[in-house]
Amino acid sequence: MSSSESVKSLTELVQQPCPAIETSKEGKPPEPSDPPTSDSQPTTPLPLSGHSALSIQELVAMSPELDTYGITKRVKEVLTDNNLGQRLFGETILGLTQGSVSDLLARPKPWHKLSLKGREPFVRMQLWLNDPNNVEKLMDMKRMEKKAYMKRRHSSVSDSQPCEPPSVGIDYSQGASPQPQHQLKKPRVVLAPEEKEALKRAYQQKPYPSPKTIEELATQLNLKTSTVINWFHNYRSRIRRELFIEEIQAGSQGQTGASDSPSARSGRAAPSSEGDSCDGVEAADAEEPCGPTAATKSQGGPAEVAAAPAERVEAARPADKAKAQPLPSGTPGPDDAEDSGRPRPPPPPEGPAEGRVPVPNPAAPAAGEDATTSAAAAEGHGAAQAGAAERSSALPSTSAPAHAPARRPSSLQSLFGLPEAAGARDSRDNPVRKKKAANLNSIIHRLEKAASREEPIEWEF
DNA sequence: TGTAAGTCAATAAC
DNA sequence: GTTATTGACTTACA
Repeated sequence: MSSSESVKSLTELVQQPCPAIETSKEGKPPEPSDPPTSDSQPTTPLPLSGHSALSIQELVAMSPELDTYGITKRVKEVLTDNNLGQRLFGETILGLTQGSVSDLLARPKPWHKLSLKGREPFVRMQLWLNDPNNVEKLMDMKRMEKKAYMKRRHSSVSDSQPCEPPSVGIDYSQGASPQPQHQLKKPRVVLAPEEKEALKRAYQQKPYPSPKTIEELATQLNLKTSTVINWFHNYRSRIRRELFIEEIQAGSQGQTGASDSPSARSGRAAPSSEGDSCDGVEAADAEEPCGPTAATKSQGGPAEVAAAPAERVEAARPADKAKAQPLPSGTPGPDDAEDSGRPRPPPPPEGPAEGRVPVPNPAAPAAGEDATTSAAAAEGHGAAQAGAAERSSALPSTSAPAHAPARRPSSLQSLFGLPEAAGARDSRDNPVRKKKAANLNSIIHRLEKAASREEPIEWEF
């Protein structure tokens, strides 16, 4: 019963995806003075047209599994084709800032990896895509914004009137108020390449450093501990995301048959990460599939060595590597023992393969022909992907959130208009995935074996 | 208390 | 001017 009703309101919703947003914009002059963004943020609920309309959260909860990759892809296309910017789209449709939109579009996480909140933007995007009129509306908005901007410029030029900045906010944040809030704002910390490199090395050795290690790192690099902590948080999470997109891409390639080569299209996602990402998140990881573990550690050594593969790229950059003295490869070493013994909660649920084992680089094996290494490398890769694959296949409907009630019927699907969802599903039967899953099993096996025998420190399960 | 997830916002890159 | 990157912050959770 309620279901049909909800579907009804959902349908309405689709018809007028974000009326309120628009109204809010149109109702008053398009003056972002009161960041519509931020106010739609906290209370998230999409300012839907009153009555029975479901809140975005409800929608999210009811939503069938969406193909985040497909959605973002389409959004990117639409935005590009219509020359719409991420900022406008983000602020008006998603209630997010440009940077977040960029990130979201470039590195969407798979649906099943998203929290309810994380799914929200995707549902919004889907709804937005569903109604072609929305593009028009957004374009109108763009025009209006432009008009308003011109107006402002005019009035401020011809009218050197005092009504200047007050409202429009946009670029004043910085320019207009030179040194108003007496440095309330902390200057943004920008890590030097050498510092990043050092941190990466430390990460390779210990993705989850102990407070002590962190402190040491901070001291050696002359950074605040909070900066180091933040760096590790960010790095881990970004690496995870790179993994996700790999998973997605692998999946889509496996099924759709490369025809569409998303990676190629989105241009940067894969390639950039693969190659250039020198700082790139996964470069660092990419390198040691089985990471720090097999390769690095076996050297007994110095991260210098370990850093090799991934860092290669980067190495070319900082000419003054010598200066990179900061993290004497051994840095984290000192309290290694201590750390290893630490009672740390088992990291990412995804298991060792993910948290610990950096993103594998398919090309890796080429380097060393060492059986172990290449095997490890291969495994690493498999592990990551297969891990992911397995994960998804392991969660048949689990992928749908626990709260996502027994999958809504097709009505909902049509609401969200997703052919992709189905596609995503079949990708699970995909032989490639099966293979990966099998591969993963064997990897896990081996790792466990290794774990029980030696390198207790490295292999944390 | 530590971690993950999600985001903001400054700023670098194009 | 737009997009990408990334350090910092907030929130939720175990």
